[in-house]
Amino acid sequence: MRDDEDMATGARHTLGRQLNFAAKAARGYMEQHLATAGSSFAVWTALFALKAKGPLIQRELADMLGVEGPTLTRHLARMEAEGLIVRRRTSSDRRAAVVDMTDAGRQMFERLSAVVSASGEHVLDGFSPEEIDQFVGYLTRVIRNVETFSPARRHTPVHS
Amino acid sequence: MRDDEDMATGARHTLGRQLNFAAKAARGYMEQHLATAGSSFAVWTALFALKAKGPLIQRELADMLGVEGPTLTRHLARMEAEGLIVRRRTSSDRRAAVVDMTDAGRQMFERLSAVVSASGEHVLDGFSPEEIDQFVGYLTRVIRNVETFSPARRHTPVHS
DNA sequence: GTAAACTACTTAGCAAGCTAACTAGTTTGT
DNA sequence: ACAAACTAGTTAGCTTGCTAAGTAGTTTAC
Repeated sequence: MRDDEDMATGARHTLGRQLNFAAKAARGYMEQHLATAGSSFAVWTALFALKAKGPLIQRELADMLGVEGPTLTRHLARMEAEGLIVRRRTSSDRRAAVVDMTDAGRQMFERLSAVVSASGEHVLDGFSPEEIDQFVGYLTRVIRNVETFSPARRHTPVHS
Repeated sequence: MRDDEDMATGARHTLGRQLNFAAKAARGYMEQHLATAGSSFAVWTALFALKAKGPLIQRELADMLGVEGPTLTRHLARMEAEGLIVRRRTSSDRRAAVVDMTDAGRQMFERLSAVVSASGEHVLDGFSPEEIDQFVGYLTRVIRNVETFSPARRHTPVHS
């Protein structure tokens, strides 16, 4: 009984640890390659999302990237200063800022795509398509589990 | 052809994204629960490693936790100030600092263990032991892939 | 035996994430 | 119609991660 508990705890701890390490390693790998092109993971993912989904307001973009508003604000401020994107207020909802790529942004996206491809993305070397699917499934289940049991992230306090 | 490439790129991107999200979610979940006990993920993992492996020098501990030296230095400084650990220089190698738990540290470890158990660790709800094994295997393969293709992290420059 | 190379830890400073609190605009309830 | 509640974005300030550079101790090569 006691042993079972310890083993279960051990397995869970190992998984948490490996999950952390794997994410850090994969992210660091990307970050390093993108740095050689004078860019960063944040810029790459933002441009990727904009390329895929077209102009977006900041809140949508933040949700897609999995970061909070203030984090995105900082990145976009820099990207705008670098001329990769523009932000404009819409007339339909004057609070919201629509983010759109510039030509320079599109060029940067192509440059970074090339870097990412050229770096080979060895992260998944040796994985079959079936394994990748299963892997994604596991990760998705973890995400859902956490969401289910977390205070469900409101942007305003739950009580008050 | 073009479609295959796009699908492969898409799958890879999805996996990277989910890996990032899952790690962030799981870590945040732990961090939140540990915060209710007035502590943090960093303290918990450090105490866990010390409990499991006994007194360690900082370099060993840093490698186990997957953080760099300076990051560990900061955490240990605070933990020492809080009386959870002690650092002493050994006579065999006077550069190295051996880190050991205090009684207060052991008490804190018990407290945090209780919090972690009580919070249920729902992260892996619905996973069979076989699935957990496979999941850990996938994560380990990703870690090894990245290590293989990265500049292999020297603590001193590779050339010169 | 000693200069060069390396290793353990610390200090300083930067990047990227977060929450709390603020401003401005929109929606809702009465 | 208008006060209350909510939402989008920003600013301020904290935490945790990193690298670069410095100090002190050890190992290696000649």
